Amino acid sequence: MPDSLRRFKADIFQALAHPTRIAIIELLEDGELSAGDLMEKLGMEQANISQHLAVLRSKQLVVNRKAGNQVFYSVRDPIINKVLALMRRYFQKHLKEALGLLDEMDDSTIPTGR
Amino acid sequence: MPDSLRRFKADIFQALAHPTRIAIIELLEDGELSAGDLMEKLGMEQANISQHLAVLRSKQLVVNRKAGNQVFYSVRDPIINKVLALMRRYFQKHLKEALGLLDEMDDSTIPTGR
DNA sequence: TTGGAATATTCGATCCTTCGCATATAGTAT
DNA sequence: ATACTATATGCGAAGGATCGAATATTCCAA
Repeated sequence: MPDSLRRFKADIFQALAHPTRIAIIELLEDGELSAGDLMEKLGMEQANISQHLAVLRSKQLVVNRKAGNQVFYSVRDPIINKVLALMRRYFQKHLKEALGLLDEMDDSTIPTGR
Repeated sequence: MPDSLRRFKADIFQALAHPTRIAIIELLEDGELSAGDLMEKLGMEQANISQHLAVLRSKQLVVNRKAGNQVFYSVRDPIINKVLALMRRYFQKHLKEALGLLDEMDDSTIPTGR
């Protein structure tokens, strides 16, 4: 396989390699949301969300639709959702080891007993 | 979903977000290979391969088995292969746009007509 | 136990990413 | 035109990733 294809894949993984961008994709799984909706649901700086959306746009993982004042985003291809679904399975399967990899877990997570 | 889980996923995507590491995972799809095998097949510096393997190990995407002098690597969970298989489908589906995203393509790639 | 082969680690230079802040653009309404 | 809301972009600082060169470790063989 040519290196250019690997770079293409690596770029897409790179685009997914940030917690905020994963959150965005997951929020968009149920349908489109405006940039403002995402900002509100994620509770982050407006510029920050917009920058992350720019990353996702630049790799064409999301598409946007302008409606008046607002810009609505949605995931371009459900394959990306499938990838995230696989990651969820992967996480469940390796929960114990995953816990070891994480620095901290918050309250909503299954307790480890330690 | 707690942020820690998103960080976990993001870390795994980050581990996959490099052409050399994608190449390693793909080479390992057919079975285990030694670090030296990978080095030879990829034609890269020994230290470089070893560093990339360290990244994959640290996220537990690969496991290793020592046999005398050598260390044999394999993909820990076939889910990761499924993820890469999905990415192949994604690439095929969006080949035209993907071409636009790539800076350059090498000879072995399907010609674009331009 | 000395040497050689296979692999891993450390170091430092360079580049890439991320963030907040400030500013710019675009659309809508008055 | 002016003002207001929604979104995007430019900038610079701080931290993270990547590479080659050098060095360390581990295992086996003589």
